[in-house]
Amino acid sequence: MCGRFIQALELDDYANFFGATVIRTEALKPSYNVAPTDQVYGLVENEGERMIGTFTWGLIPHYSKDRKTIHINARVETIDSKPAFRDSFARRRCLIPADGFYEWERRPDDTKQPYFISRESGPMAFAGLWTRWRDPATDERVVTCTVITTKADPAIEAIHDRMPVSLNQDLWDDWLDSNQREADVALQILDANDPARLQFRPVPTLVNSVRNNGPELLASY
DNA sequence: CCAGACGTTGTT
DNA sequence: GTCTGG
DNA sequence: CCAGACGTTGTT
DNA sequence: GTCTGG
Repeated sequence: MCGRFIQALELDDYANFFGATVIRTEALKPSYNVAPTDQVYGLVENEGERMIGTFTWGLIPHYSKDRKTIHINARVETIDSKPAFRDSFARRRCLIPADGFYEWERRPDDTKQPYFISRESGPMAFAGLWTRWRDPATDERVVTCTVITTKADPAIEAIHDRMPVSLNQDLWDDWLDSNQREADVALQILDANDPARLQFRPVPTLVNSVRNNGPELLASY
């Protein structure tokens, strides 16, 4: 991971499931094929209120001079020290709802088989970071996010060696808590996460192209 | 001091 | 091969 | 993440 | 913006 995932529920469904009391976005089109640079829902906390908003997937560091430098993933192993992420890790954490994600297995013959990976029931909450960026050329403001990755769970490591961090519900409050503004606290929260059991199944290579986007991407063979 | 990097994935 | 676009 | 482009001049 | 390398 994590270069493709699903956000196909309605805004209200995500808001309810993740306990957002404030909705600060228009509804996005449900997507079975969320790709980097797409708009995605994310949850943050502000003054004790949990809100759901919209972010551009692909974090542009605040110091970046152009919008080409985007970071779709951040490795959990180094997230507290990398200049692109450490400030966001301490103070701008978010949750990114996902109904599941895709991974491509590289076969010995160099072909690629896509899989859909999900929890056994319900959506998952990717651990994410966000930041604001101002385009020096146009003064446009963009709010971007990235998905934190970790070593793959044994259940799926035959497919792929990395996967997104998905946080269990008991840690959502702590992860989003804007009073916790220390990297070591954030690391402790991630350490405490007990990963959910995952299931996977092969899906059609239709998913390879972002032009395809619908339930047919999940068809089984 | 200034210049240049600042990231991940996978592949070789 | 490498970059851009989605 | 994968797919698709990767270019210019001039003309419609 | 901030850190590292030279």
